[in-house]
Amino acid sequence: MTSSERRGPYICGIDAAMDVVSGKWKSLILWELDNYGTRRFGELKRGLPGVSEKMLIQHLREMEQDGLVHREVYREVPPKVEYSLTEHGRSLNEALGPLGEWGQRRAERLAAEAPTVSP
Amino acid sequence: MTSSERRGPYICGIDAAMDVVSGKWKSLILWELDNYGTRRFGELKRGLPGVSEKMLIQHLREMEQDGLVHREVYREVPPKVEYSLTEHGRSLNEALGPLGEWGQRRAERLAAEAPTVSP
DNA sequence: TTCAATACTTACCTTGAGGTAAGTATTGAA
DNA sequence: TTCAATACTTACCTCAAGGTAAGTATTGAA
Repeated sequence: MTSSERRGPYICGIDAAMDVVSGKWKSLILWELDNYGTRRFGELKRGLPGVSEKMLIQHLREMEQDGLVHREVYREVPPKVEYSLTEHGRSLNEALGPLGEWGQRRAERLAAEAPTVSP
Repeated sequence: MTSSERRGPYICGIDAAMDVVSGKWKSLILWELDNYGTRRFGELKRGLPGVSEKMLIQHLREMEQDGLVHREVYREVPPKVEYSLTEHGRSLNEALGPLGEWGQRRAERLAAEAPTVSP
């Protein structure tokens, strides 16, 4: 497995949480799954413009391993796999709430301060 | 400047917050400054075992630029520089609270599940 | 037998975050 | 004049995260 050794000894709670949420697309995957409840691989891919299949599957696998995401395979043709959040995934998303609000306020502040880029 | 182009257009609040907090030592710097109120460069360095001077100063500069950290220079010999959190830095730290608690719970859960590594 | 549709998988490459270690700047004291 | 003490600064290197693009697996329908 490429995405190996994690769950290291953590120096604080933030550290432990970051270990699980750091990764370019993870917080967005979390949001998509929380928002839609259940999403297929292809739906997630379309919902995250710019993500590569490699990174999407890699992040999903890590999140599954970390107990955040549930993976349900339907033995059909064509193949169908549904992803959803576990209880841990949902609680993580909740814990990210205040951070998201802070970021929202920051973005608004930046937009207000923004010097108009006039050529 | 090496640590350039940030403040990109964000796709959500988490994204905006992560832009500011991602960096190996940033959440720890945040914690140290929140905990002590004011810290000198050398004190921070000693408080973050393993950090390199290059990364410490780079992170501090970025956080100053992002309005999280205040830098106060005392024209003395030997030189003395004190770092502290701004209001934004303090509110970010608050917003990180729930995430830290989540991580704490996760760490406890992992410790409970941990298979004893017996040689 | 070939194709369609979906979900991966693999090999290879690029980029940037972060580390290492040595050097610079400042100036009062000895 | 040299040194001590602190806060950087710079050049160079390593490694892993992430991107690209092509290939594989599955199986019912035509």
